[in-house]
Amino acid sequence: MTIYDIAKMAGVSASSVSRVINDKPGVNPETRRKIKTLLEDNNYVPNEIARGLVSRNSRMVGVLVPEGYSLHLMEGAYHITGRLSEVNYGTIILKTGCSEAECAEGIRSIEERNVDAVVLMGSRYANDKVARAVQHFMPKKPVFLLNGEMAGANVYSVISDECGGLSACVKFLVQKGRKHIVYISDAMDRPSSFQKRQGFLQGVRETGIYKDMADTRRFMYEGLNNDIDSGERIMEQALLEHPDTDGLICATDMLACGAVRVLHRKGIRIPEQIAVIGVDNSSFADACYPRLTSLNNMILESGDEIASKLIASLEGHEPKANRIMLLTEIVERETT
Amino acid sequence: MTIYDIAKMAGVSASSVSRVINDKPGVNPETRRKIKTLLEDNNYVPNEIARGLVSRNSRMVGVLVPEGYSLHLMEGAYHITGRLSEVNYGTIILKTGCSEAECAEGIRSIEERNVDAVVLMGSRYANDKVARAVQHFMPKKPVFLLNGEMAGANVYSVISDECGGLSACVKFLVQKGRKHIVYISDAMDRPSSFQKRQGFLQGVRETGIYKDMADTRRFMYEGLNNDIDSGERIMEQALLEHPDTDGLICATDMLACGAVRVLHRKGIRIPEQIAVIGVDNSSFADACYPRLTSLNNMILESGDEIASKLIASLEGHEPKANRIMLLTEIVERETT
DNA sequence: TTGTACGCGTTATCAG
DNA sequence: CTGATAACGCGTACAA
Repeated sequence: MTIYDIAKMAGVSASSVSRVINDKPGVNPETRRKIKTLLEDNNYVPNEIARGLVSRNSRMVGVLVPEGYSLHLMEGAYHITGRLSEVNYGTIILKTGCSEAECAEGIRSIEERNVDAVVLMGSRYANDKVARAVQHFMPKKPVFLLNGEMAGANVYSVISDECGGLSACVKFLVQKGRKHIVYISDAMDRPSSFQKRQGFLQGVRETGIYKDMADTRRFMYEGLNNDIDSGERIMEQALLEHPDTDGLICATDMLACGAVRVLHRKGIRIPEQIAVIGVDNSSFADACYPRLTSLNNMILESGDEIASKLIASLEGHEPKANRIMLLTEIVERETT
Repeated sequence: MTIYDIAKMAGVSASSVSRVINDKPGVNPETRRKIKTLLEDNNYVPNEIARGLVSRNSRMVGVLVPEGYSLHLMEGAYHITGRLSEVNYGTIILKTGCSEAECAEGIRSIEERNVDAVVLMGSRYANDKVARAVQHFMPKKPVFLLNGEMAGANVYSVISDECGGLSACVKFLVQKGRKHIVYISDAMDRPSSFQKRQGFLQGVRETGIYKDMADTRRFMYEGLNNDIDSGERIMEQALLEHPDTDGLICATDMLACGAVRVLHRKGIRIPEQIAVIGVDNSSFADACYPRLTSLNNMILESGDEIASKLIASLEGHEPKANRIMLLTEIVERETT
């Protein structure tokens, strides 16, 4: 059902139908009414695609999400989708592989869809290959990067101070009198993980709980996956090597859930014997027993910030700043 | 950068460029090479939108997800997105309101995007208004409904036997010697919730643990939201009214997480004093302490089934059956 | 107030 | 092997 079909039925030209559809003036009220009912009766739906071809904008935003179990990130994407839906923008979600090449390919791939703007979910996209792909394939299109930094005049980054946050976590535990703090990192293949690690190191340095880097290293563990099982396995290992652990910082809430489980099993009281902090402030922090104290790294808030900037940008108001940093904060619950 | 630009640079016609782009025969190898490098050098990306205009298909699938905190559903959508990405199909996610009218409006809205097929995530879409919208706006387009049934020759439903599953949960607990089983329902505004409720009633009837409907009703509670807090509040209430409760079935894992928290607080041993079963078999079942026994209602598997059928359908193989039911199963962990 | 003609970027058809 | 032309569905000058 096209405007031509309707036009034929109404005995008018397609232009008139177009005018009616878009509420433009210059149509006889009588004709307008006639066309309108015809439109209704035939369940006519305009083809936004064809529209976009002529108006040169598609009312679509591309959102790239890396594959793998990063439910929290997906929650953020979902949130952005909601905001865009409100202003009648569609969201094309593209799940990309995790390698730099696959991420870059995602840029090319989404460009095919002629989207008006692009959102990159997560620090995984913050690398040179992706930056080059952006400059190649969409040098003028607004690109928003969540939780990472990227060069480019058209790239807007919203990052969260995870480094400072992790450092604050260490200080927080030290203030509570903890002396033997273990850090369980998530898989180190993203800038975000690196930032968190740096933050932990900084916190250790500033509080002076360990005497040197070599000493500190002994208290740092790395998970392969960011899931509960992984947290469990590492905690077992950590307790074996450091029976006197009295503080624990996990790079994700999921890892913390696993770690907490081990503590329960061993009859270790939380937080009396070991205090625990996670990162993400996700639903898992709430599902954990006891409720998990967690560093809010502002993923959802960043998404919201991006959505706002995105919508403004789509309406012609270019963001003034290319980089925004959201400060993190510790949300204290029952494990500290 | 269009094929015309490239054509001009190569000193050929757009047709030849098109042939090269689509790997079609009938181009002089020499010319082909020349065009190919030109394409590369200029970072040419074909406009899938314009392509779709002529080929009358957009290589896009619309996925409707209801707003509200249904993380598990979103996980399913994410999964489908991944499957579609593999075969180079884009996914347009549209978050719709929860009312029937808003759901139906979603159908119209997604049709504007000219998608090749539509997926409706969740039983919320299984209502007459949506069914009518489908028949109005996309009577010939393949529509897949997850966890619900809908009339229409072009509608394919993948439902899970939640009714049978809930009934099985009751029997499962009764077999373990439980006599006072409480049921905490999620918000009753979806067919799925109704199914689960029916299943509980059926289980009660078949095991004969309660003498009549009025008696049974006393053990049934309803949550306003499907979150942890809600589970907590209801459990408090239930324990007050039924101190002798020895079995608990929660309509979602989230509710169960909240309920379990209350049991911990009151020093009630799980599963010795009260056995607990959730529904969804989600990450929250794993995050719960103790690990939550949960009815796998096959949301993820349904999504996978839909993805397969969808891809096949897009390639011209229409599904043979309009309705498929996936049987649910209890995944036993530590709370029973 | 209405209709004609053209362009958006691409593919397909057909003639050369 | 190559190129001109029409068509996809719509919006928009411009002409009537």
